Amino acid sequence: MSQASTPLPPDYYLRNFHALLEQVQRQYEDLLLPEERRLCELFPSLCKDARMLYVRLLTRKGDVFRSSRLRYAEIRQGKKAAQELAEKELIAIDPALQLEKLLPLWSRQEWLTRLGALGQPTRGLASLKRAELDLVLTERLGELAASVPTIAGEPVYQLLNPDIFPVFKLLFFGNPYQDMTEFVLRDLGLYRFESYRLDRDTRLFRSREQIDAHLACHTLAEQLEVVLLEDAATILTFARTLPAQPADDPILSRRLQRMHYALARQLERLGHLAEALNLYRDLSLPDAQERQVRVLAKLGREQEALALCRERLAEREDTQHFPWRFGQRLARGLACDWPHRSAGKPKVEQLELAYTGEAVEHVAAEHFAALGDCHYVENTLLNGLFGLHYWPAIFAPAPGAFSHPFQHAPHDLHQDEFTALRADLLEEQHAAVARINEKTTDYQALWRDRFGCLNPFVYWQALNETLIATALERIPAAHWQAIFRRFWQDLKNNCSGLPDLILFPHEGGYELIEVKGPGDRLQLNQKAWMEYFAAHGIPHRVVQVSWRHD
DNA sequence: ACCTAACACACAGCT
DNA sequence: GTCCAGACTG
DNA sequence: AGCTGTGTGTTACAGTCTGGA
Ligand SMILES: [Mn+2]
Ligand SMILES: [Mn+2]
Repeated sequence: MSQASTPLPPDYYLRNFHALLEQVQRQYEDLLLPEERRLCELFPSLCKDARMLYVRLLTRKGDVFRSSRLRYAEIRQGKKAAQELAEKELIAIDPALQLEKLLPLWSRQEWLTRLGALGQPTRGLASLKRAELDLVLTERLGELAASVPTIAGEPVYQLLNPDIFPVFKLLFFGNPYQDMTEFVLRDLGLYRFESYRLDRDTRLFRSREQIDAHLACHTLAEQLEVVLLEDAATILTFARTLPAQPADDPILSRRLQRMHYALARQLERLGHLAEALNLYRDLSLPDAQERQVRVLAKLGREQEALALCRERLAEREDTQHFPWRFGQRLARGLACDWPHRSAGKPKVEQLELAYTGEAVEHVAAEHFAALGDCHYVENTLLNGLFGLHYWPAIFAPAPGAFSHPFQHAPHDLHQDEFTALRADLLEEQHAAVARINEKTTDYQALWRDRFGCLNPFVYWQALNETLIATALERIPAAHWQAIFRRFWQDLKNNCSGLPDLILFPHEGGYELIEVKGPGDRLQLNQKAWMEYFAAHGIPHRVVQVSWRHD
């Protein structure tokens, strides 16, 4: 309505569905079930009204609809369209339905009218709550044993094979999160995507089993939310029904692990430590391994907890805060030796500022503005320039990296083989960091050119040409190299925790400043960056603000 | 990748 | 009336 | 008071319309 500047054609949703359908058929025809393949073949042969009505049904909630609630201006002959869909067995008109499917289609008020029309007394029903009315209706209409058209008083349509569309969406997007709104938001100009080259030959799904496993996982994830509110026995039973983790599907495996983790964590809260521990043991998620150590300690099994800490540290000794820190405490309690770690805690400056009610970062930024140019950038400036610098590599074509036009990143960004598949390009760009200070006009142009393109690193609105220029002028190449290296070390975890402010003092140079309000403290990822800054001579400080009330 | 992830902040229990 | 959640739209 | 663990709220298109409390 309000996007008058960019109107969509009246059949926009039909075009979008055709695009999805064509790609699914082209890529996955051999993995489709008979009824799925039938839809691909049948759909294009329907008349336009029928196709539009079908897509309207698909994009609405549920599978049963009152015909009176399916009036669309762009569908000229809805009745005829429905009849064609029914002939082709894509929908059923007035099918036999369970009452609970029918009840939600009418409002409280409408049901009273319906009952009246059916010659039923309605005395006293007007004051009932919806749930109570539903009970009465179930009883009364059950006794009546009338047909669906009699009860409804108008045609009712049921979408047949409602499971097909979720399969097609999964095949098209490769995940269960994205849907047809991606098309709309893009076409309205609300989302912008990089125009990378699509790889139409590499498939995201190798087998029907894999597709079904993803769909099943999605269903289980929906059940999970409900189960988490239940008691320990229910949670445990549900955990046992989860499928085994597939060895050849890291994405599905991770999703299942996260579900196991959520269940175990809830068991822990309910006091079932041993059961939680059993679940944690089978998980390789870092969070789960941390919980394992904590639960062992809570159970009084400090020796085992300590042994686990040692194990973790032996795997990756680098920056693992938790096992070292927790292990240190355990070791002290058990009078064991524990390796010393020089990681000094960053010194924290106290700063008293007048209380204004604004966010502490803004107040602090204003304070530092007296010393130079100060910006509240958090994870936007360094990440942003990282994204600009590596933009061509991130969106470079690679086997299986891009399968549809609505991606924020290549599918394999967080997988091990990402770097190997782009080795040459990355090598080149790593080397180019040495000359990053000469790239100002390039990156300003890239910023203008690609502004708004969704991606994991560049938050376009937070940057501008001046900020890009100043950052490249003030921060030396060696520092960019160090920072970018840490991003690459762990793209998933190291892209957060960057300081709130950057100050470009009048006298030159720069400084990264993390602001902490009263009662706040450094988070682990923030602490890790501070230590890294210290180790690489990158100017930084932490200021703890206290409020001065006047 | 709103079925998440990043951040600040609130509060409890500990020393 | 009034507020809120959620379905639906482009 | 300071430390630690843990939980919470906010923020992601913008807008209309409906039903129910
Ligand atoms: Mn911050
Ligand atoms: Mn901060």
